[in-house]
Amino acid sequence: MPNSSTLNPSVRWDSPGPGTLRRWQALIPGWFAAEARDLPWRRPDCTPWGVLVSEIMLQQTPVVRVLPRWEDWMRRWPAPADLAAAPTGDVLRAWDRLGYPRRALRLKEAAAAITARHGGKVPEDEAELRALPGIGEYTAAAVAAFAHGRRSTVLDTNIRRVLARAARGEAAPPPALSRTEYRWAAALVPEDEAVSVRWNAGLMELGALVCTARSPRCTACPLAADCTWLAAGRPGAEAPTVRKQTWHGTDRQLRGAVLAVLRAGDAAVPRGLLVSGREGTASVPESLTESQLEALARLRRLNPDPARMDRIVTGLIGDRLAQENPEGLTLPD
DNA sequence: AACACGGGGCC
DNA sequence: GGCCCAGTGTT
Repeated sequence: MPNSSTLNPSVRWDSPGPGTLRRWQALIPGWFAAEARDLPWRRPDCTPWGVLVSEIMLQQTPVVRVLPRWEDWMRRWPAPADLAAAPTGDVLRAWDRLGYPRRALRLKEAAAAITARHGGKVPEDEAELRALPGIGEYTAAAVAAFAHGRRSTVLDTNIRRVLARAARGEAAPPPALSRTEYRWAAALVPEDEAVSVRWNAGLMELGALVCTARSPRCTACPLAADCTWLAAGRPGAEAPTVRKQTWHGTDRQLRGAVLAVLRAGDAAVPRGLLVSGREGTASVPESLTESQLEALARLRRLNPDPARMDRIVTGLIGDRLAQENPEGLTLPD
């Protein structure tokens, strides 16, 4: 059964009363200080660059999968200038299977911009952060808070869910973040800067560890006594079924398979493959090995529609290759 | 506002 | 097999 926010788009944006809010503003930061996971990007010696890298990697990606990639990444490219100077092929390989590899390409672009425009230092200002490739509203707020200790309104899927439940009694926030929801959440952030950072971090951690989407552990929640959703009997705990993008048989699935082949290359050779989406292209400085060509040929045989395979491969190994390598790339049949 | 974009793990 | 995960950029 769909929850009420699905049935009725007009959500009540009631704020908790002053007393309740004041209590939460003490409970959440306190809970974070006591219960937070010891993650490397939260250590005091972590640089703003390290925090930025973690935020990009954590977009749509669980912490456990990010941890090893982050460690390798920071060892290899400890400062923005290091990544900016790295070959794109190395960058994509180090990204490994984190998913959404365009994030890696944008992170390299952001590193270049930080090096060129900001003297190699990660900006503190949200608008300046927001201007970097791959950094949107969430990441700008998160870096301002967690890298620089600034007060900001961090709104990710975790925080939106915790606030929706505790303050409004909804099982889940509306599908899209509106300006109304943003302003509503911004009004809850504690005024004190240091407290605000732990407020943001604490709500996020609460959503990740306790107030989870699937099976919330309300008995472990510091807000249990005040939670509107829990008091109402956790209505809508059964997740409403939303329409999902199909996967099997789509171009996207095939693109993933081709990308896996491209990632597998080890020998660095002169010029470039191109990885492209509808947003444009970026070069990957390496060429194909024999085994990669064989793997692509295998994919081509498995795929009943050769034209589709061509479209995918041409999308990934695109036009710019023709400029850089006039002979182009010939795939075996 | 709706889509496209990876990949893996969980129920 | 569908959902979820520290979202962003394009249409």
